[in-house]
Amino acid sequence: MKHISMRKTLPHLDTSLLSDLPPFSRLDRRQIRTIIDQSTSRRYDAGTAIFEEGHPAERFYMLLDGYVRVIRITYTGEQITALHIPSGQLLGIAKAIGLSNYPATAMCATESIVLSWPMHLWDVFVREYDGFAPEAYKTLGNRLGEVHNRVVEIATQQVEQRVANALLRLMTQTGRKVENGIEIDFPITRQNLSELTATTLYTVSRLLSGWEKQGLIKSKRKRITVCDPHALVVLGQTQTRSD
Amino acid sequence: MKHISMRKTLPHLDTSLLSDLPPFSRLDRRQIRTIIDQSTSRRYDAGTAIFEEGHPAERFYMLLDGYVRVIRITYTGEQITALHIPSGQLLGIAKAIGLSNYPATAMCATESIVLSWPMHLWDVFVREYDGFAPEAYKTLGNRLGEVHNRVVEIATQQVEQRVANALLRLMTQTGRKVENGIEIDFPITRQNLSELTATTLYTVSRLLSGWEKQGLIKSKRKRITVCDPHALVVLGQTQTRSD
DNA sequence: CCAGAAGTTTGTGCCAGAGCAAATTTTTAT
DNA sequence: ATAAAAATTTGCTCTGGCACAAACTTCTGG
Repeated sequence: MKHISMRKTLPHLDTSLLSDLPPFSRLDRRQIRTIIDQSTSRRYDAGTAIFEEGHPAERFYMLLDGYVRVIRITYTGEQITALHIPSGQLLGIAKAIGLSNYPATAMCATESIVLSWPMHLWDVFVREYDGFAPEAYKTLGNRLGEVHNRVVEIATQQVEQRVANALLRLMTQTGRKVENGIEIDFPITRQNLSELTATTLYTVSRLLSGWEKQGLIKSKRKRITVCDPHALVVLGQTQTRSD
Repeated sequence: MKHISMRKTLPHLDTSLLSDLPPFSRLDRRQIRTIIDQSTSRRYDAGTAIFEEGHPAERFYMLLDGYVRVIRITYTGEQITALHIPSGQLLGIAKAIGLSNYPATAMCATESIVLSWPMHLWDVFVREYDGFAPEAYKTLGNRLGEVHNRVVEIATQQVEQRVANALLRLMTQTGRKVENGIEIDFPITRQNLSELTATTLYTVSRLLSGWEKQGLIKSKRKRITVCDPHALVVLGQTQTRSD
């Protein structure tokens, strides 16, 4: 049975939790202590939303552990995944870009541990803490770049290539070495993969089945292991049209 | 006949040029004078690049007049338009997001007038000028949102809807009231429109021809006038699938 | 251990829209 | 005025991959 996730302040979180993360890496122990003392920590179950599109942006977050999908929901109810956020990154930093509402929903792909601070501390962090702002904006820049790439991909590549590339990206970002390859380290369904690549779960299923028969991947329910990354790279780049 | 564009400093640019633009609107005349004196002004012909993807980000820019397309070129040589920038906005602000190279190419859609500053002044501007940084980041945020929307659109909508919506957006952003409707105020080809909507020029041509027959639009070469915006709005939202 | 839920696979039909070729119109250069 | 270049239109063909249905597999909670 799922536990009800609880919100509480954990006064004895260790400063080492943050001291290695880029936005905080230039700070001394005392500063990090202050930051942690002002934070709220919380655990979220997989499948729950940390914040939702359109809601007032009251807090900003640091993902300590887990994996978050940033999604948008269309008026027809379809979800599309804009990007993935791995642990160690800030999220919900609407204030950084002058927004007062969250522009998308942050949905936990796995169970996740998150620190958060009230948004009014944002300006304090930016002002007081050396290196915080540049790192926050760098994160933002990376995301802009990533979303840009998605546009280019969706616009120019075939479904097969997009799925292959998505798989490779997930592998690189979150892969964990296992016996016969590299496993994507969180549960992902055909449906999820289709939302990520702008196609249907049927098509994804057929592609994965095919690749599994050729030995490029192994997949159980919600789990995918890439056995032959190079073959996928080739698939992801080849224009299968004319050759 | 096209003139060769020349680069020069115009020492007598009026301070009013910048004083109404958001990044500078909180500054006094003396500050703006300083900013303008440090700037280089330049005119670009339509179809020329202000800066190119991958090149070192040596300057940042303010588009005073004209219209710029931010494009990416794929390894197969296809162009895709990531977004459009209207006059009055900053561009090439790679430094703001911690990049040392431009992440995309900025291509003038019309003849354009641009001010620019060496990138090392970025930090100075951010530090010294009240309101500059927040506005710059707001711009960035808007662009992130816009690109996000493009992903959602391309992923979920039919070609017809995408083209209709693109047309409406261009109309809103740059429309100029003319006799029988609202004209998109810069030259745009079927090819451009197809790069913007992730389809082919053939399909765009067919759609526009159809709409012209129905009286929704008027188009000459490189020019499009929207006569019946409401009908386009309807087209852009309707799922033409089942009804 | 069982029942229902959640996730996956596979077959079949079908069409939106890509791709190509070619004719036509508009613009620009000389 | 004329040629060449650029942009547009239109006809035709063909296919990637979507949609729906249905069976199957794997999990989960009680």
